Amino acid sequence: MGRISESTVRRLSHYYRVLDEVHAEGRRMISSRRLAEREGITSAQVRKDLSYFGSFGRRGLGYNVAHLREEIRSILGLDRRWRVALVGAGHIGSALLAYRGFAAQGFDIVAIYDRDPARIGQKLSGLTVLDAAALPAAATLGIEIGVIATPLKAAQEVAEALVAAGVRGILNFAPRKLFVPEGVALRTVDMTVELESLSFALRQARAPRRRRGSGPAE
Amino acid sequence: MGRISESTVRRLSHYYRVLDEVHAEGRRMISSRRLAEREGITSAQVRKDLSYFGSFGRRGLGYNVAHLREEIRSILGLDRRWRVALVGAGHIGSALLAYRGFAAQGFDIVAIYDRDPARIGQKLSGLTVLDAAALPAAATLGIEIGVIATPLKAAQEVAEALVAAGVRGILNFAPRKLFVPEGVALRTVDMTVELESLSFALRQARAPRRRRGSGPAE
DNA sequence: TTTTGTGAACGTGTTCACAGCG
DNA sequence: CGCTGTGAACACGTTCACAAAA
Repeated sequence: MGRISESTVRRLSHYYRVLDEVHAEGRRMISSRRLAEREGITSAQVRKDLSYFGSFGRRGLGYNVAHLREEIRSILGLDRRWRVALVGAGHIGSALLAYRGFAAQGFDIVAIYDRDPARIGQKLSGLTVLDAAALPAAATLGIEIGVIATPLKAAQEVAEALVAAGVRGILNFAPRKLFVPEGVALRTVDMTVELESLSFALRQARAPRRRRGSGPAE
Repeated sequence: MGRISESTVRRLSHYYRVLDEVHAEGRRMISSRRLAEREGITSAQVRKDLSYFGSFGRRGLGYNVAHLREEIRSILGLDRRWRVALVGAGHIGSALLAYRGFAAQGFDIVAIYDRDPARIGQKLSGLTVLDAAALPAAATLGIEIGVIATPLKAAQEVAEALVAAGVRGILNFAPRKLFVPEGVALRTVDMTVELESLSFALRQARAPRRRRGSGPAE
């Protein structure tokens, strides 16, 4: 399969969610146009995205909802379960642990780590918080994905420990660019960037035109 | 000012963070190459991004750290404070409320809403949880940004209530595409999409080649 | 010599538009 | 006729490469 763009993969997730809903509504078929409308994109985009993986539709009819849903499920690797370790038992870590949606999509949090002695040994959502120093032993747990919900300063170090423990994918919530070896997939969720991007957009809306700020350096 | 791409704005946030660090380290000047290295991108990208807003550097010398930091701060609209309302006092909502980073960047959460009677009236991080039915009154609070941390089903409805209350920017944590009127900025943080994108990447890594799944429709 | 600022070249993702099939 | 699948056209973001300035 050729190189698939990150945007295509993200849209696939969205299609999957829409198909879930449409399936629950009892509809049997759906056209690329309808699917596109629910996502606010063009129908050509939907067809192009799907075409990278095969021909799932019937000309004149559209796509079979249940079938396409299963195809995307398999493409996204959701037809199996993934073993996830969470590092950081603070506010965000606890919130992620309590969020039922992960398990529902096939992501099982099987271990949680923290460095704070006050947190180690505590029970959170049925899991005992382990000492982050024990991260190397995560290899024996068969962890495939690591979630980093630590403070900024610890993030890079934790990423390296996770990689050393054999993790092949990392979801990072710390507001910093992490460096990981090639072959390890990294996704970052940075709420600060999102807020600042909003603030930029709002500022533009109020004061639309402005040009060449120039000004002194040094 | 011409249309600025979303990616440029996001990188600006990253530059800002790097400049903070470099500033704290006491360095006076920084070159586009150094700035780029810290973010894992090319120096041309840094210079191009900055050039959309002005000429902040000195040839042969680089950029004055403190000055560039202030310029970006102003570009991103971080030279003022923003009034934020949080809707949803569940796990994610509470975690966001407790996160000190928002206030540090100029985003003040001044109200929190929920629909659950068990939560209304509770104190969370010094704020009393208000009834979501009172959202229209948020207009009198001068709220500019709304953060949606509700369950999936309520998200679109809440978005509309926020817009009606005069909010011009929305940060959405619900895993769904929201529809908002033109002129309202929307950013979505969808952890499910990130995880599924990871799962796709890992699946690819194991079983690289595969082609044309074809198969029956209907 | 170092490093910026930027037009031009390049590459990649999106949209168009239509042939092909049901 | 309706709708998919896809090459071609297009738009847009990134990288190159170099003139200009310190």
